[in-house]
Amino acid sequence: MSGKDTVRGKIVEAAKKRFSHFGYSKTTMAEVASDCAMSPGNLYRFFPGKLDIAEAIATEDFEGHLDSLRKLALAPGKSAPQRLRDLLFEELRRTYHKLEKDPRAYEMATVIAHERPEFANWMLAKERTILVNLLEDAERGGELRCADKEHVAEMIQSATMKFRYPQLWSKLSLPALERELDGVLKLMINGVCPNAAANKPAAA
Amino acid sequence: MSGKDTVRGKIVEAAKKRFSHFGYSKTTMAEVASDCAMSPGNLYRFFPGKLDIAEAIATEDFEGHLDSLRKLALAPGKSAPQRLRDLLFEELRRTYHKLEKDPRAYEMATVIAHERPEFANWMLAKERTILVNLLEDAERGGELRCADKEHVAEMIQSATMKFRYPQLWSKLSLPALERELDGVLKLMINGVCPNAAANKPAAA
DNA sequence: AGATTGAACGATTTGTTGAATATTCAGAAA
DNA sequence: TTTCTGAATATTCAACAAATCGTTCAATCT
Repeated sequence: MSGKDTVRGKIVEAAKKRFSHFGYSKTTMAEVASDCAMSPGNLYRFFPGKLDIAEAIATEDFEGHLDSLRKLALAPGKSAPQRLRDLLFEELRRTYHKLEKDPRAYEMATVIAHERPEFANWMLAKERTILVNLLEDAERGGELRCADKEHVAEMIQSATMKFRYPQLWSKLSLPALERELDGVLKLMINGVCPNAAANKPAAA
Repeated sequence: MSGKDTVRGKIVEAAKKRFSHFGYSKTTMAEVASDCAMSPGNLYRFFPGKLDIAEAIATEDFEGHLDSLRKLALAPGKSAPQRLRDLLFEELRRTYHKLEKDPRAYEMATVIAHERPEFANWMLAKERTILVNLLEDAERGGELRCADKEHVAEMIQSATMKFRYPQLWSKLSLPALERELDGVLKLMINGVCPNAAANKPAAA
């Protein structure tokens, strides 16, 4: 936690409770302020606006998520493909469960994504550095070798984009999504056909 | 064309003109009916509702698109990866240009996608059979060999999902999108690293 | 001074009403 | 009978008013 004893931290905690109980749009700045025993106006000494409080909450939450991704990315005793798999599965499960059993959090994510598109890019970029770390580690271990890891990481994110956007999940269950992600991963790791021997156009 | 001389065809033609001139929501059933010199009520003998007229137009249009995809998928004198690339690029360009210079058609696509989710699935399935054809042809030509082509086609679609949904394109230009699609394709065709020699877990 | 307040302001949302429009159907026309 | 009509009905939309809420800031407190 960034600091529950600071004023800013108190505000974030109060807002977190309200947002997860009643939803983002149904909680007012006045309510959050009163929970902190202060006036609405005073909130603005700590945050530019309501959305920024939500962003702070989301950032804190995402930071924790990043921690578990980092652990998975560098877990000892596992092959690089396996770690990549674990990482992307964790990502999928997190998104799925947020949608399933925490519609409030999902509302917040939606509002932020809509109002602050750069936030989604920031998250992708953060996650990408973890992917790059994984690729670098895999290269050190002799598991693979590729020139531009930043680029490869970006392409992995691009190819798995579907699993980050519940709107694209047309009613699919989590197991179904996992099977699909598994298939995409196999495609990425092995290429279209593991047994293919024929023409490989030079990688640009 | 399904038949410009049939009554149904006349309705589709009239609606197409209206929809592309003024947009789907701004054209009324009464107008379409009057263009066909008939009463509003009579439209319902040929279509269950307004949306179904839009769907008929979209279907007709998509059928044409499928034709050009089929040509690209089986174009002689080109490698399978090249044909796959051509096909997916064509798909991307079509979507992009619809968004760019044909906001009316884009409105229709949005309404249909929202109101008739199964239509999008139908389009994906149609396109998938073309991908399967391409894979089968590639196998005949000895370019690749894989067990479940239907499955591989599904995974290709999954990995390129981003390029079908403009909402995910955060302001990217067409060339930028093309570069990205190119990267994803290379990943799928060659695997994460073309030079990788190490562990390949058995494909399930 | 710096921190805090709470009333005032403007933007957004909500509720409501009337008009516009999709859809239906009893009957007319063929 | 089959095809079509057009007025009747149900739904959706747009515009306006009222209320709510995010945000600001001059005044107050410490």
